Order: sequence, then structure tokens, then C-alpha cells
Amino acid sequence: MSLEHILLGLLREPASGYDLKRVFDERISHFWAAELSQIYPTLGRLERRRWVRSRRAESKRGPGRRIYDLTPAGRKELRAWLAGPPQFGDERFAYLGQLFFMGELGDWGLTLRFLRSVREHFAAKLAALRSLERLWREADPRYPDRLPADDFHVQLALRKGILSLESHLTWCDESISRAAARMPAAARGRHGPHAKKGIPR
Amino acid sequence: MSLEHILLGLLREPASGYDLKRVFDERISHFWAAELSQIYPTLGRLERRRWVRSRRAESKRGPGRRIYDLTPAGRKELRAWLAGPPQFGDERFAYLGQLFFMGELGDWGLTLRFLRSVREHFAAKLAALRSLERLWREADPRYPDRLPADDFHVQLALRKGILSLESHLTWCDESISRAAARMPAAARGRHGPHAKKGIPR
DNA sequence: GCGTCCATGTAAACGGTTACATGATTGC
DNA sequence: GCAATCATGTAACCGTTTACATGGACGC
Repeated sequence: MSLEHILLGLLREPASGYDLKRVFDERISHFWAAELSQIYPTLGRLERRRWVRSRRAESKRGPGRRIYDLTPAGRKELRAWLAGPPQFGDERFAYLGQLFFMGELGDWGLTLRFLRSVREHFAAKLAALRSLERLWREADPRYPDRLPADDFHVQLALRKGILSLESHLTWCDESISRAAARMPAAARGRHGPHAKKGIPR
Repeated sequence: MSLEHILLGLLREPASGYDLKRVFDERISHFWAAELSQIYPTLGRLERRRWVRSRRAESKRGPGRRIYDLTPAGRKELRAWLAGPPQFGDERFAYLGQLFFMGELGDWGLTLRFLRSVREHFAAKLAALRSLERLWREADPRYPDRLPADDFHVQLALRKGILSLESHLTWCDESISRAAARMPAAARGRHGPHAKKGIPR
């Protein structure tokens, strides 16, 4: 299971479940998402298998924390996963399913609004990744090609996220202008890409 | 649920569960995969909700077939889904998780083999989509921008798959050469991108 | 006093995969 | 005779999501 192995990777540095959730959201979420309600029981399972161990710690604020870290057996398991073949899962994109059938509605304006909203979604994600990259680049003059091996690999994964999202946006832009060109001329002013607000015809 | 709505979309043309599985594999799988063991019970559920209905039919070969098609209520439900906001799910890529932590192994040769195997995987998928596109282009002179609205939307989704995979390959190639450049010079002949076969040193 | 953040978890439901079960027909 | 294809389904399991539950500390 991938979540288990990602947790093992992160737990090379000791952390609590709550800490791990923050790391997921900040640095991992572009290729793997996880909720706390999944992280906690998974940590329990890893501990029962002796891949991680935990100790109690106090917290500045709020309830006590449980700090986990990797055991030698856990590190062995992590390395076996890393040395194994790449794992591919089926990719599922519901919005492409919607687009696939959208001809059913026969409404180019709706298709355009749909594509613009898809574009916005990806643009926001791209902005987040780019700002992550910018911060890193500014903080470390070795970025990207003279980073230590560990960080270099992290950077490759980040770069993948950025390139992918750029390609998503390219497709959105291309699709928006091609769909706009298909719209009946009479409707262009209402929904087209260069709609002029407040000029009724 | 997206699978339900994709089935509704496909069932604008009558089909059996078995037929639908073939369509998934041939034309849908680049954005949504489905197994027969999931399709059959889902069709049952759609029928109980009166979104599709079925009749028995005989088959040339093998057991009798059950042919489903869309009811007016099903079409209404499909249209509501299509007119709604785009649905985004979290994307999960286990192989990026592996790469993210691969510095742990400290073995550039392994990273390179890993990336090459990722590249092969995507290259095969891209070849399949490109051949799908080629067949379509050859069969219909209206491809891609003068296709009927229905097909035009299908084509947009296909184009997304192709652009995405092209960007995956770009990233693989870029990453392979950047990782190769990081490999100690002594090891380049063994695992590097220009390894010369059969010339031991 | 109220909302947010810190911090841990449990329970039920959901969507999907893997394995199993059955049996006829066609092509090698 | 054997494998592949046609065709339908069930059962057990797995991983993830959503909702629920609790409660202290800090800032406004």
C-alpha cells in the first residue's frame, strides 16, 4: 500500500500524525492526498508491524502528542518499496468524463464555461506549486541541479507536478479557443472568449 | 458517482454489460477504468432507480445477453451531471512517491532504471492513444475541428490524454538526462544514457 | 464569549479490486 | 483436446471519505 510507504518515507524524521498531515498538504498533495482519519489508523497498523515506534510527548498547546519514527525493519521495508518497480494505478478524471459526453447538451456556451472553470482549478494548483518552487530556489543556490541527492529526487517529483499542470493549461487554452470557434457567430458576444461586457446587441 | 454517470452517457446507445466493458477499455480507459465486476452491479442499481431499463436478447455465441438503455429519467440525470460543475478528484501517483524518497537509496543507476521504466510505460500508453487518433483522422475528414458537436467533445478528451502523456515523456527525458549528469563519472559507462554495450573497462 | 488551531481518534459508508463460479461456442 | 472469447454474476477484501466525538489553549 502506497500510503503506508509514504508514511515510512516521511518518518525518517520523527513526527506526529498531525505533523504528517501538514506535510501531506504542503509538499505531497500534488501526487498523494491523505486525511487524518486515514493517517491515524495507518500509523497504528505500522506500529503493530514494528515498522515504526512511537513515544508520548507534551505539546505547547492542546493535548499531548504521539511522536512516531522509523525502526530498522521499517527502513528495510521502505527501501524494498523504493527498489521495486514503479507502481502505476489507473488514473481517473471525472471532469473528462463530463466533457466526453457534453455534446449531449448542445450548448457551446456551457462547454466554454466548463473549460474555463477547469482552467481556473489547474491554474490555482500550478500557482501553488510554482510558489513552492520559487521559495526553494531562493533559499538554496544549489537548486535544482546541485541539490543533495535526497532533495534532487524531491525536486524531480515537484517538477513533474509543474510540467503536468502547465500541459493541462495548454490543453485548456487550446480547447477553449477551438470550442469558441465552433460557437454560432450570433452567440459569440454572449459566451465567447472576448465577450464585451455591457454591450447588448 | 462518476461511473454511474459515464454508464448513463454510454447507454444513450443500447448495450450489454459486456459491450460496455469493451468500450471502457478501448475509448474510456485513458480517463476512467472499470471492471466487469463493478459494471454489472452498477447497472443493476441504475435499473432499480429507473435510470436505465433492460431486456433479454439472444447472442450468436455464448449465453444470453441483457441489453440496457437509457430512460427519460436517466437522460435527465445525465444532463444534470453534465451541466454541473467539473468534478475533480485527488490524483494519486504512487511512482512519484517512490521517486520522492528515492534519494534514500543513494543509487543513481537505480533512479535511471526506474525513470526509464516509467518512460516505457507512458510511451506505450501514448502509442495506443495516437493510433486511436490516427484511425479516427483517416476515417473522418472532418477530424478534428469540423466534427459534429458530440464527437468534437470526445475528441477534446482524447486530445487531453495525448497532450498529458507527451508532457509525461518530456519530463521523463529531461529527468533521465539530469539524473545521468549527477551520476559519478566512473559509473556512467555502466548505467548512463550512452552506455556502450559489450565494452568492459 | 467565540472561533481557530492543536491533537487524537472511531464508525459507517462508499467505490473499487481480486478472486471465485458457471457454462456455451469457436478456432487452432 | 485446449485456449480464447462471449456472457453474467457473487463475495470478500481493501483503501478512502465523511461524519462524528472530545477537549484544551490562544487570539480577537
